[in-house]
Amino acid sequence: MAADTENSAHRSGCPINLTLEVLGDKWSLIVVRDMMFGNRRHFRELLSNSEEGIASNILADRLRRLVAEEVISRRDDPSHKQKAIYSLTEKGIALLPVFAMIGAWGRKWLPVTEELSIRAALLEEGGPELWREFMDELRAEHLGTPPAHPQNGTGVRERLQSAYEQVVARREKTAHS
Amino acid sequence: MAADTENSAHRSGCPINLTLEVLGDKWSLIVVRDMMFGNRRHFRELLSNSEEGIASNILADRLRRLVAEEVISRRDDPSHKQKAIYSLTEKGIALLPVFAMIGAWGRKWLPVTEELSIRAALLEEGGPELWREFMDELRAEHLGTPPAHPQNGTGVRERLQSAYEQVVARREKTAHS
DNA sequence: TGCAACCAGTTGCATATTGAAACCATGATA
DNA sequence: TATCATGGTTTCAATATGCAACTGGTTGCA
Repeated sequence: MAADTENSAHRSGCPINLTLEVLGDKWSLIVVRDMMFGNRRHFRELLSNSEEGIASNILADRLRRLVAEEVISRRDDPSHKQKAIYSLTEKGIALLPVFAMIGAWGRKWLPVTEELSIRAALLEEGGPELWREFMDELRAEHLGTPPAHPQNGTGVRERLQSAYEQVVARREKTAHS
Repeated sequence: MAADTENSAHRSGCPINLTLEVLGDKWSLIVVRDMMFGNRRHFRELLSNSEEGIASNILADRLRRLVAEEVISRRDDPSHKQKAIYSLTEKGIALLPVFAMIGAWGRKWLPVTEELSIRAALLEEGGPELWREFMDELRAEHLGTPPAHPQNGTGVRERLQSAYEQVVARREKTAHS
């Protein structure tokens, strides 16, 4: 019989299935999303600033699993003895196109709010070129890799963020109760 | 306060989050995958021919949910009184690029088997053009839409399937215990 | 007509996961 | 010295999953 090259038992060797075994739950991708697009790197940031309100035990569990799967990594913050810094690995950064596609699908087919889907819209519009730029930026931030293609103006995340803030500002302005 | 335009309570209006609320579990995408790439249209086909071995109660629950979310639809088989036919909706067919990206990620970063990842490889190689062709084919099969761009030779699924079978055949041939 | 196989699920039950809230030990800060 | 921020853990009820047996019916065939 052909022995699995991995130690653990998988349901099948299908890439879709294996991805679901790693990320197929309601929270794992939320955590990665917040690290990637919200630049949350500490436990408390991920816990408190989350739109969806993850519970601390679930967050701790997901961080542990994602570290075990090497989608993210954990290291101590040298400036603060019990502060931990979570970073995306290359494997985690490689999820960006997946987020772009999921975001595009959700934006088209589900009842999204405008302010929370503007990032997905820009990411879809920008296409693979923008994704590469953002991934490069993420490598610099999370892996300490010097950017391969030097960035000209502001970073991608910053642009996404300010687009979000513009929508919020416009919405607040036109909202008269 | 701004009232949600939808009836149910969502964790947030973020497209990533909403997609996870619909598809964020270990089985939903497996079911859609088997309908899309394996052309399984009946309960028993999905139950028995699955690589991963889904349980019948879980399958029934997921089919119910996916129908409720309008990712798939259900109708009676006119040729057989208690046979049900499940079809992808346009919303379901629109998941193809998501599968392509997830498949590409899984293939690159997880311990996939060659025969079960050949489809993902071809789908990645073919790019958006091939995806469109396949989606067109799926529309014809699942929605009864006449193909917008007439297909020349064999269908995409058929090509993916025969590539899979070639890998299996080669593997069996070279396998001497 | 009768019978076996097929069909889409349901039911019951043990176990695993989730979610909410309180709690904790340590280290930094005033 | 007191207070607060830190990354979590603990507890317990509610929910979801997984497994196997079962149901009520239909169909094809002898």
